[in-house]
Amino acid sequence: MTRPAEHTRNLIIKAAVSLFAEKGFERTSVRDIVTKARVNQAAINYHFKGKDGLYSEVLKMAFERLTESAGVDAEELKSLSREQALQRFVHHQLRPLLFKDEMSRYIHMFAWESAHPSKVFRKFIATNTTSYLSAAVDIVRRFLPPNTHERAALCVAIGLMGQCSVFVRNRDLFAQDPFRMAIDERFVDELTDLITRVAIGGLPHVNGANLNTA
Amino acid sequence: MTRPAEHTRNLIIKAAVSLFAEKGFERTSVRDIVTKARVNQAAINYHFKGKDGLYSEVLKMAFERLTESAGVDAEELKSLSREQALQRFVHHQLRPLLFKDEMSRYIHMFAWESAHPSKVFRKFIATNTTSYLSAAVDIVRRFLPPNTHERAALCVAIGLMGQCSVFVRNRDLFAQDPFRMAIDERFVDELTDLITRVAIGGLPHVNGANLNTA
DNA sequence: ATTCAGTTCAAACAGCTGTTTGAATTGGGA
DNA sequence: TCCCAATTCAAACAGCTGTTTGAACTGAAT
Repeated sequence: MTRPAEHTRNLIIKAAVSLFAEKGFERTSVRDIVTKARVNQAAINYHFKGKDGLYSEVLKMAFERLTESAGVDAEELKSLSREQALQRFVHHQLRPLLFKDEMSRYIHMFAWESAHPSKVFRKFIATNTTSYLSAAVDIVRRFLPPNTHERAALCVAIGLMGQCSVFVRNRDLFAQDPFRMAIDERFVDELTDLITRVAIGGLPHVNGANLNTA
Repeated sequence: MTRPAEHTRNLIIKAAVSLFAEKGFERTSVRDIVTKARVNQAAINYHFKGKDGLYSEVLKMAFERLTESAGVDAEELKSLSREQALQRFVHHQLRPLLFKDEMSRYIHMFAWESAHPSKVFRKFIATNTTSYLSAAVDIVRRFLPPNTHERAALCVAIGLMGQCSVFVRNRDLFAQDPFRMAIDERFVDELTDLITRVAIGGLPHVNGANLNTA
């Protein structure tokens, strides 16, 4: 494989990440991608054997980057107090509201997936048993009563992430007319504080007997 | 307007509600709808002047039914204790997990919209200043410190609904392999209890000074 | 210089989308 | 009975989608 090939591959992936994050997988056409990447129409099929293949690659990359990323790094989080760990996790979930770095784009992509799981994503999640949720489960566990069932902890973690992602997904809607929220760094910080406070106050009240179904 | 016209209108709306709830607006084609409704291709454009017009009609209907529905009926909720009101509201949000009645389909539709706000929905929400969220805000207010800013109460309400809708949207995903949740009435009851407990414990800890930005 | 796999490219493909057309049918009012 | 507007219908339309084609180009190895 020669150099220029690698080059256009990277161009495509970069453009794809950006567009998938912005509009989601289904609303992004291959023509959008090749235009943004300044690459030929057929390049995607040549290099990734199809739009699905490209998405698969992008998801894999995003997933790897995210799980090994600082915001949900298991070791670092364990060195923090549980309150700090939770705060950092929530903030990490909300940061995409600001559209900034690469990680934010990845989280944005997963937010779209959480809304409309695609065929590709379903397969992908099925082969990744080490779930993206495990970090969240570890964090909430530190607040839950010790006898809390694993299934209940999982649901709490899902709820926490849902609480964050609803803002990320609807960013534009809430910025609009009936709500007019000014979504800047201050807003994100305060929203982080809000969600964190509610969680800290609420999680210890989970009944350990909940959701102990097989 | 003669009788048969009204008849096919109803056939179309019924089929559309069902399909929009199941797959969302964008993933449902007009051919899907006319096939299910056993109606001619052009009927949608004749009666609703387009797919968007039909969706607009369906959203309007769903919205009216929902806001006046028992689950979020303002008066009834006020007659309950705040814990009971919250519990009922959460359960109402989670009920679509069971796919059952008409209301569940409507809530399902709004869950899709919350994920992927369509053009039609954006216009729709913009002209409905009496927001769907007001009921939720009223409920959470009863738990929040009295000096809590309106903006903060709104965010808490959004978070609460996000916490519920993440389960509704990802129903199929969580029923699948890595999670294998058996989503039956017992599960919904216990999840309702879980989310309600966390909220009851957490909401009083909201800092009244949060999110007081204009 | 020649070869040839790797890579790019413009063009076309088949399939789906929402919408429009114009003729056929319907059914109540004159 | 005739009329005529309202409604239904099969067919076609234009536009988008992801993918394929086959020729042109590239650049290192022979």
